[in-house]
Amino acid sequence: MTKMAKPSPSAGQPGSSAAGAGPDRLTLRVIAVCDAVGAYIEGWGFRSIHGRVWALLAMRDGPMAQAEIAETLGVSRSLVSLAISELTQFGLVRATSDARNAPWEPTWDVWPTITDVIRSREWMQMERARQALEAALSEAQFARESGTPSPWDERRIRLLLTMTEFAQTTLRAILSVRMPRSLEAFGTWLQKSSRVIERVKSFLP
Amino acid sequence: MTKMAKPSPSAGQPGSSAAGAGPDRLTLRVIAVCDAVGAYIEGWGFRSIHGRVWALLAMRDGPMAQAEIAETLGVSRSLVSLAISELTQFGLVRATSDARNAPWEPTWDVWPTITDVIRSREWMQMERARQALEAALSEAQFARESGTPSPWDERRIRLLLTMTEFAQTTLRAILSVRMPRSLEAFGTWLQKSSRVIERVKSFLP
DNA sequence: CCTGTTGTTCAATGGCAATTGAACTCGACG
DNA sequence: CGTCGAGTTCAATTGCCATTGAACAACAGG
Repeated sequence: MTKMAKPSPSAGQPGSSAAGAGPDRLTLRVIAVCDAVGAYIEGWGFRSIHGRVWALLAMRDGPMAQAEIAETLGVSRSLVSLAISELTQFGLVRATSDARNAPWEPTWDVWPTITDVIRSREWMQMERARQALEAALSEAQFARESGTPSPWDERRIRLLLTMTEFAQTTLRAILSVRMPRSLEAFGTWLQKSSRVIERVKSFLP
Repeated sequence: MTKMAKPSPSAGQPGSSAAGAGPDRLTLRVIAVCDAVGAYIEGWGFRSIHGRVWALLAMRDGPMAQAEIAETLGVSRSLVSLAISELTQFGLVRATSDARNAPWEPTWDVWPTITDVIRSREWMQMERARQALEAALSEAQFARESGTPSPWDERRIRLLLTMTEFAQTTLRAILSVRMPRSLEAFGTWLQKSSRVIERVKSFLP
């Protein structure tokens, strides 16, 4: 492991990791934050490295070079390169037009990205489940009409379908929240949801 | 792979997978639903097998035995045993008191479990990030007061802390929603959120 | 034209978590 | 007692995914 902190090329800033010594106290705290953020955004469609890189850039007073990011986080440059290209695609990181050195800086408007991720990840999964449920439901109806006994309960399948549609309605309401304004979508959502909830409750034993 | 559908012990129900032949059309649709549900609940603190088992039990007209679950889903009995014991701990599956044969049935009241998972998983991660940010912030304040130059920006760390606290407030509001009643929590949440959003917006360039 | 710096690509690897097979426990029933 | 069905446990395996190292491309400055 050749991870010995070689002096950062951008002059000898006393705060950053200097020649022979390890990182100072503040930098250690910053790295701890990166780890926490990285651990958090796992399971939201990102990987730990995405959160660590973004958090590091977010706390920096200016743009950074990939080599310095890799050195600070203690990972390889290739991983940082991959992470940054993906973060750029997500719109969470961009390169400053000027500055050949150290061009990378974070984007602060993260809400559109979050909604995009939820849309592509959660919504599509829900939609797949809904379609599977509809197919199973019509098949169950056919089995009932043709008198074929079956261990599967058509009413329960329909209940799952109702629950899925309710979840989709909720998710659509959340996605419709453009950060500052919000009230109307939640109003209609609350109306719809109360109706559906009553329906589900009346179905249960 | 000895996965040949041996006749299920619970009599020859024409709907289920019978002696030599594979599963019928409806059962195939049901399995497709299980796969969709399993794929969906990955990334919510569960594993795919949890969703598949629960969905299968949810669509069944009555309790099932572990061996039959394993056979229908095409997995090993040990995996089903582990999944069911975990689902029982979560409160998503229970054994009927009677019936030595085929005792397993699903729980339909899933909302408490969902909130529990969110609480233990999301909240603790957020809290860890918040504490790390507070530590970094006080260290940055100390560095500023002692005149030590640093590449880290105290204002940005404070912004991240504010965003985290906002997310925690939002999550707390969602967790406070006991399924049927909901309005008040969302009201106070909307008030708080609008204030915090204004603060964040005024900070940004 | 050469050199150093910066970022990209890709095959190889390493570690972890899901899954399995087989041995084991437990209880019922004859 | 002995056997059978049902469920549990655990060591072993497998497959996958993050991560790495090294080679490669692009480009600015001297």
